[in-house]
Amino acid sequence: MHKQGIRDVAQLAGVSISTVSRAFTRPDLVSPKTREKVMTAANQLDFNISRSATALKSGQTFRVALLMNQEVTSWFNAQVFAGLESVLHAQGYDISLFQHIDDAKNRESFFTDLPVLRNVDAVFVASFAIEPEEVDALRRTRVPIIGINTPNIDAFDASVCIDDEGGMFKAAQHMINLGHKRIVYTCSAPEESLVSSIDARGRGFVRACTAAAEKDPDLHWKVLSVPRGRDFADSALAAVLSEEEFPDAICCQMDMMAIPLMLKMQRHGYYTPRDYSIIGFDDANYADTVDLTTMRQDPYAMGASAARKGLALLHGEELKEAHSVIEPRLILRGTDARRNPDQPLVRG
Amino acid sequence: MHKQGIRDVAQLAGVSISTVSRAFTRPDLVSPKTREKVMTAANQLDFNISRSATALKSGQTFRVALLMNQEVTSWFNAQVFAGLESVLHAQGYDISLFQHIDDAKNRESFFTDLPVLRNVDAVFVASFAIEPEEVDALRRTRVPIIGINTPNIDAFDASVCIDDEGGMFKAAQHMINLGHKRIVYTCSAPEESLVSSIDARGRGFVRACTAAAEKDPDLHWKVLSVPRGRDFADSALAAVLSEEEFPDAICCQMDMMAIPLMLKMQRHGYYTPRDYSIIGFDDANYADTVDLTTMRQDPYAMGASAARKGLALLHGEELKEAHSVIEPRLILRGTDARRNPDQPLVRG
DNA sequence: TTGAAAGCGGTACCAA
DNA sequence: TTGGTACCGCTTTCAA
Repeated sequence: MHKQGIRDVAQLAGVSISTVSRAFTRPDLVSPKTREKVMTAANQLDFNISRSATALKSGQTFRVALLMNQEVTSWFNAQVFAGLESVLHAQGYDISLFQHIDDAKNRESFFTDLPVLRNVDAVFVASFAIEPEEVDALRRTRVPIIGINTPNIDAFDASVCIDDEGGMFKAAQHMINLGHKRIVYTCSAPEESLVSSIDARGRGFVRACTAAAEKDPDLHWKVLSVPRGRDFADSALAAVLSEEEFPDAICCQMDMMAIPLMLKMQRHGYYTPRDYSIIGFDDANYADTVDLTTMRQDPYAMGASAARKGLALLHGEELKEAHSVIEPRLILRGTDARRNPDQPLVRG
Repeated sequence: MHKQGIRDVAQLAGVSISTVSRAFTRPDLVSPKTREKVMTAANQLDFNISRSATALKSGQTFRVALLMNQEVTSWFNAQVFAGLESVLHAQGYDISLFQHIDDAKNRESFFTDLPVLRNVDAVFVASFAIEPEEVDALRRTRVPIIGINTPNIDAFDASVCIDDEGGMFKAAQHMINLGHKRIVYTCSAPEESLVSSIDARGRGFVRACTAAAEKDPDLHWKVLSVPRGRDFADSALAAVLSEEEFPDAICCQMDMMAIPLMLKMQRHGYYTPRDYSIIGFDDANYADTVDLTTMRQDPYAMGASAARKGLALLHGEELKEAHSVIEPRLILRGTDARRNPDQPLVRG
C-alpha cells in the first residue's frame, strides 16, 4: 500500500484537491456534507496535511531556533525551553535547539555557517550576550531575534529579562538589614569569552554593600569568586571555610551554589540559620525542600512570554512593550535570621 | 530587498539552479571554481538551502516526535530529551515534543487526531506504556516507533529500557545484606490510567523481601504507597514517621523521593546512616551532593541510544539488537551502613 | 561538468 | 461552494 496523498483523498471523496485542502485548513468554506466525505476518505487513507508542503508554500518554516549556554538539562535552560514550547507547540512551531553556544568552537561555527539562515522564523537567545559582529550575522536571517535574560538588549527586537543586578541588591540589602556584619558573595567567575546574564548579580551585591559600608564601618564584605565548572560549589565551600573569619551571611549567585553549600557546611559544623544566614537566587529545584531563602525568578514564564513576543513579531504586529524587565521576588524561608549583636561570631 | 532564492543565486553566479543545488548538497559533483562562484553568490545574497523544500522533495520530514509523561523539565525527561537531541540535531532532525501524554485529555486527542501522521519520520515514547489500540493508532503513521523505558516492549520496533525490577531487587537485597530488619519501600501509587515504567520497581522490592523473609522470620518489610502528585515526598515522610516502628532501612522509588525524605527526616531527629539506611534510584540531581547511595541509570545515554536505533531504522537498516535492557548500577555512597544487631531500633 | 524540466504536496487565486 | 491551475524551492533524471 502506497503512501496516500491529497489527490488520492480527492479521488476517493469525489472532489477536487482544492476542496480537500480547504476541508482541512478552512473548514468553514466547505459544505458540511462535503467536508464529511473528505474527512472520511482522509481517515480511511491515513491522510494528513503535510507540514513540509504547507511550510514550503507559505514561505514560513514553522520552526524557531533557541540558542543557549551549556546544556538544556540545567534548571534554567529546561524551564525556558519548556516555557517556549508551551506556547509554540500549540501554534505548530518546532524548536530547533542549539546548545553549548558558550563553547568557542560551536559558537564560531554557528555564526559563520549560520544554519538557521532561511530556516527559522525567529531566533531566541537565552541568557548570554552576543557580540556586535554576531548580531550582524544573526540579522542576516531577517527574522525577529528575541532575548531571554540577555545582558544587553539593544541587539534584540524584543526581550524578557529579570533584573539580576536589582535582585541581588535586594538579597544583599536583606542580609544587611538583618544586622549581619561579615557578608560574602560566592560566585563562579565570569568567563572571558562570554558575558552571561548572571554576572550582573555581583554588581548588585557590591552596590548594596558599598553603600551600607559607608554608613557602617563595622560592616565588612567580600566577593569570593571561584572558577566556573563542575565542582564550583565545592570550590565555594573551600573558599568560605578558608576565610580568616567565618562570615555571618552568604549571598549566593544561584541556588545551585547555595544548596550544596548549606548542606555541606553542616558537615563542618556550621548550621543555618543558627550560625549564619544564607540567601540564594533562582528558587530552583530543592530550594523549598531545604527551606532556602532566595530570590525567585520564573524562567518558564519568561520563555512563554518571549515566545508570545516572537509570535507577535513574526505576524508583523507591534509590541506594546518590546523589552520587559521582571523583578525577582524575595522568598523568605528558613535560612535567614536576625543576627544577635551580643553573640560573638562563631569560629570553626 | 526581497528574499533571495536559489534562482537569484544561480543568476548571480551565472549558472543553473541545478548547479547551485549540487554545490550545496553534492559539492563533489561540481568543479571547484564553479562551486566557489556559487558559494560567493550565495553568501552575498544570504542564501541557504531551504529545509522545507528539501523535506518536501525528499519525502522525509526531518522531524521526530517524542511522547512523554508530565513535563520535559523533570530530571528523567530532560535527560532523555537531551540524549535524543544530541544525536538527532547533528543529523538535521528536529524534535516535536508532546508532553503530558499521561493527561487523559491530551492522550485522547493525541491518539485520535494523530497530528504526527505523515509529519514525522519516527516516534519515540518515553517511560509509559501505550494501550493496544493506541499502538494501532501509532502504527498508522508507518514510521519506526521506539520505546525508552517502556513497560511493554512488544509494541515497539526498538527499545532501550533499564531493568527497573532487577535494579530495585538489588537495592533491596543490599539493604537486606546489611542486616536491616525493618525495611520499607516508599513509592507513589501507580495511576490507573497509565502504566509507568517505574511501577516495576515495586515488584523488585517485593520479590527480594519475600525471598529473604522466608529464610529470616525477623525480617519485616512493607510498602508505603502515597498518591502521586506535587507533595508525594511529604506524604512519604508522613507515612514513614507514622509507622508503628521506625524502619531501619528505606528503599525509595526514586531519588526525588529519597532526597527530600532524608533531608526532612533530620528535622525530626533521624539521621542517616546513624539511625537508618536509605537507598534511592536514578542518581539524579543532588544525589551526589547529599551523598545518597542509589541505583544509577543514565537516561541521557538511553535517549542517545534510542535515537541511533531510530535513525538506523528509518534508513532501512537492520538492528543487531532491537531491544536493549540496561542494568542499573549500585552507587555506594554515604547513606547505607551495616546494622548493629546489638543496638535496639531507634525510636522518635 | 552542467543545464532543462518534471515533480514533491500543498495553497490560493480566479472562474464557474 | 467548488474546481482548475500556477506556483512555493528544491532534487534529480536525462541530455548535452
